[in-house]
Amino acid sequence: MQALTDPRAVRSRKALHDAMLSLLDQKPFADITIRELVAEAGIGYNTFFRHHPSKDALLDEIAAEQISALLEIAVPILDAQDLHAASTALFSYIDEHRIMWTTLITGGAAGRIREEFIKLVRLTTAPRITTQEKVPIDCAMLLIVSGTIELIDWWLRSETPLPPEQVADIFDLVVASPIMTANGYGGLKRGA
Amino acid sequence: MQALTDPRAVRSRKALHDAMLSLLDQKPFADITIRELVAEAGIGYNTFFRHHPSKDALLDEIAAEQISALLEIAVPILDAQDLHAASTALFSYIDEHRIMWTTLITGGAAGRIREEFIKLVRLTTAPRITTQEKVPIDCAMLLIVSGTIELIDWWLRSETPLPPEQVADIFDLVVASPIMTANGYGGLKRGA
DNA sequence: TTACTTATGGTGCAGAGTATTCCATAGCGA
DNA sequence: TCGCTATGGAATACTCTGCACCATAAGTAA
Repeated sequence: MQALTDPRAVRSRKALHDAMLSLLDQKPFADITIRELVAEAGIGYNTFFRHHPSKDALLDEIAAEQISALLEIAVPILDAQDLHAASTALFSYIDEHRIMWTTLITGGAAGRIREEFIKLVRLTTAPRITTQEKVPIDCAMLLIVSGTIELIDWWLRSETPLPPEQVADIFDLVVASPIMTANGYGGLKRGA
Repeated sequence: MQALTDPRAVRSRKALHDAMLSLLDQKPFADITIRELVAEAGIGYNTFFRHHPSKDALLDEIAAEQISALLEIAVPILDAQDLHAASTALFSYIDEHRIMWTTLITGGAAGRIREEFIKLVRLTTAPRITTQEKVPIDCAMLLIVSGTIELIDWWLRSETPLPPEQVADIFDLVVASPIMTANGYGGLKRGA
């Protein structure tokens, strides 16, 4: 791999990220070709492969970046034992970057997002979870992640979107709380 | 399209279905080519296109078939207002056809399954739903379907799978009941 | 059985896309 | 300034899709 500090490399990588997000806004991921990407980014065809082994790898990188930013917002608040504040912060953050998340999720990248989400959740939150009751921990994690993405997807697609607080309410009510209380996290403060 | 009663056509279509399931057992859907399909099915390359416009269309057909069979089991029981019996029947049915569902869902076809699932759920159950409370009906449907598939996926992947009744318990507890009770379906008999 | 209909198999072909190579060039850092 | 390296451009080999044409064999109705 090349030096990630070289301004030329940084420029190329950023151009590719922007181009991918721009094209995702126009067509689904599967229909985007590498030639289109490099044309949109204004870089050479070969240069793409010098940075990413495949089209999927580029998307994975973008997805991981964004999910990481999302979790950096939500996890610390969740650690403070306030589920409702954490979920409200999460949906507010997405609302602030609505266009980016819409193109990313509805553009056919939901599957990748989900994979990266699970990977990061497993790294950041799994170690601090010890109890285990009715629902196996792996299962619980998968259900929460997929429920979260599904809810975000629906929210971003809806014509007259609910305010973030209200989506956070739904999230707490039917996604997070059922799983967390089933596994003995009933002590969390929950939103009304 | 050709006559669906002609024994030759029936034979070709069945061969393609079997070939797809067989190949899904060996590699993810994205890596399967039409040439591999026709080779596995023992039919000519052109014959594929005489039956299906694309590789995806074939998978959609298979997915719709299987989901339809699944719903024919679960929906009547759900109509009888017994959620736990319905979900137990659903997971038992999948358990009886474990190999097929494993190859279908873990073979990278989960997305298609999900789409067909939503389509069929919308057709079969949506018309009979009238009430609407905390969670919008579209949102509730998406959450239940994706939760169901996610749970099935986890269950099929797990090394020491729980018995169907136990998965049905988890399903009732953290997927179905939270959404149904939130929307005023509290009157349903629920499993202990 | 005979004759008609139709699904099939084989081949070839055009087009698109991927992934790699080679080489000259321009940008970057010391 | 000078060496290093990312880049652009072209050429190439390869795979896959989707459709053409045509002879053949399977199926159907008389």
